[in-house]
Amino acid sequence: MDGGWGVTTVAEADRSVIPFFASKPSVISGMKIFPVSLSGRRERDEPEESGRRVVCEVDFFSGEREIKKAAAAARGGEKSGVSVKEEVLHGEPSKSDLNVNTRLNLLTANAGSDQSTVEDGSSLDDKRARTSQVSQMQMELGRLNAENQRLKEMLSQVSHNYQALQMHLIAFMQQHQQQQQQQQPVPVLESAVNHEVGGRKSEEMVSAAAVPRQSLNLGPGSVTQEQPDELSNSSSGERTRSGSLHNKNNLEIVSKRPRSDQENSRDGKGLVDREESPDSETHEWSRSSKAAKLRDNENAVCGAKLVDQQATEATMRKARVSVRARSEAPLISDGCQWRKYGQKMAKGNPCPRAYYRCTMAVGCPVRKQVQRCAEDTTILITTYEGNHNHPLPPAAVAMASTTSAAASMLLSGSMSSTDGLMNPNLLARAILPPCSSNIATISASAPFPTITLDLTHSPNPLHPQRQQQQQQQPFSMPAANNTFPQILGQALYNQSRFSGLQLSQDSNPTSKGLPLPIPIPPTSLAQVQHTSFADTVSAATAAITNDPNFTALIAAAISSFISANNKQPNSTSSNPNTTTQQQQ
DNA sequence: CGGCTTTGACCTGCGC
DNA sequence: GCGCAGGTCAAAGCCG
Repeated sequence: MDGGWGVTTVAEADRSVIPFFASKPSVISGMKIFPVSLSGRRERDEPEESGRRVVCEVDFFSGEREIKKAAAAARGGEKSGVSVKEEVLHGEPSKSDLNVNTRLNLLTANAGSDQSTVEDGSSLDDKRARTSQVSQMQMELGRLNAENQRLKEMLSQVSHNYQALQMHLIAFMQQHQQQQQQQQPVPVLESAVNHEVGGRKSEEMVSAAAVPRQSLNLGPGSVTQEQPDELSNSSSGERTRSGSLHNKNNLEIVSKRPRSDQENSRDGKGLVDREESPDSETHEWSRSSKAAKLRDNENAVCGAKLVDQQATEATMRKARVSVRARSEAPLISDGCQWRKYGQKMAKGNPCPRAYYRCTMAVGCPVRKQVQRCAEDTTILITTYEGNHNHPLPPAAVAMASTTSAAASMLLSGSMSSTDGLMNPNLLARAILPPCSSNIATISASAPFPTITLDLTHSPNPLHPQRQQQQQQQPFSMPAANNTFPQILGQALYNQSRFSGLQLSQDSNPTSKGLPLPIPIPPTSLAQVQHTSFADTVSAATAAITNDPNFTALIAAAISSFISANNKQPNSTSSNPNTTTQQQQ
């Protein structure tokens, strides 16, 4: 006959830990430890046995030491900071009821901290050992349940915030588009340019300014000016290339731009190409530079916004997504049309590096580099840079989404870190859980931040969990504010178009309330899944960038970041299982 | 003949 | 200032 003693910890600080003791009563040394509510009452499994019951109200975080105190208090009538209640139940107390201290210490011993305090007879050792294991398992289970509950609450809140953010984002983008359409400063820009370059032929300006643009960007140094004579005296003066004089004017404007953009408009041909393509980035640079000079005279506030936007896009342009995959083919079939424009021998690699430019639209800024790995020539390293400014065929959406979303992951984190709001290490940890470190890596080193997706180690690219872990996208709302609309805009756009590849989206309760993904037609799916390697890329891309449970992904990233920052002593949120739980 | 590739030259940034 | 490496251009050649 077991006694009626109920020895219970009461989690006053955190009710979520209640499941630790809210399970079935634990039988320890012939007595039961059963759950008690916050008030100190047992919630269920009230034993029918009669006798005295001692309820020790111990703060959850006090640990076993406080339980010992409670035991001592129960024995000696002391309180010692631990509330001990003693209730007299009906019936005769059993043998085990007589030694509260023993039982409490036994609980402590079962926790593995103090075996020497166990005072019961040796005949109960085996039973104690088994009970100890059960107790530990219950403790672990309870801890996990508590963590899960806490994460669910956090996830719910983050989901709500995300939906609000998404609405703001959509509204912002719509407003932004309207502003772009309304603020096409064609005459003003043209006049400003003519004034700037001193009678420069304006036909290109007209064609440039007359075409609607998606965004108006300003070069970081667009307002800076260099002396034309200095440029004229440069080595380029000896060049015989057509348009060199023309180019000097352009250089005058864009000379302080990032190198990657300067290169695009170094010579006349490049300039003409850009200006023939209203959506081209350099074209935007050129016009933006003119607008920047106009800004100084007209609207500083608007100019500041433009500068931010420009910086965002410039950074976006620099961000790179590298894909490593085994392929015997010289190129991976990513669905886009590419034109090779150069080839170089890279240092330290016997294989040449080829440079390709997207030719699906005139002036598309997307470029890629293809090079075989020096260590393993069967591995093809394809590095993408930039975002497409044109509609993509279904087969190309995959990789485009990869570059866009991965770059957004990268940039949102890097932007945050530059503001001191996110530690790069935390970023890497949040984006890439330890279990996925062999799939994706981030290189924030100069010159360009690069995220590398290694598809060579993934025998089953459709494994959902592993890939979803790559999608964790931490971002700091204030810091990523400037970057987020543009980057996430395209990412969401691509997501909505590509989300049909998601294999399972019903398992996540957090997806409720999200906009329904737009499934792509089966024919498109067939195209995406055309070749074996395209399968790999598409599957990886689908998992990496286009999860309909985007909310959960962002939530996971945020929670990871928060948990990493909180650094709670007993916190288990940094456990990789956290992500798994949230993504389930 | 148009589009694409090849390839040498050029430009720029960076380190010394 | 110089050299190196990365990136780009464009003329020339190739191909369907």
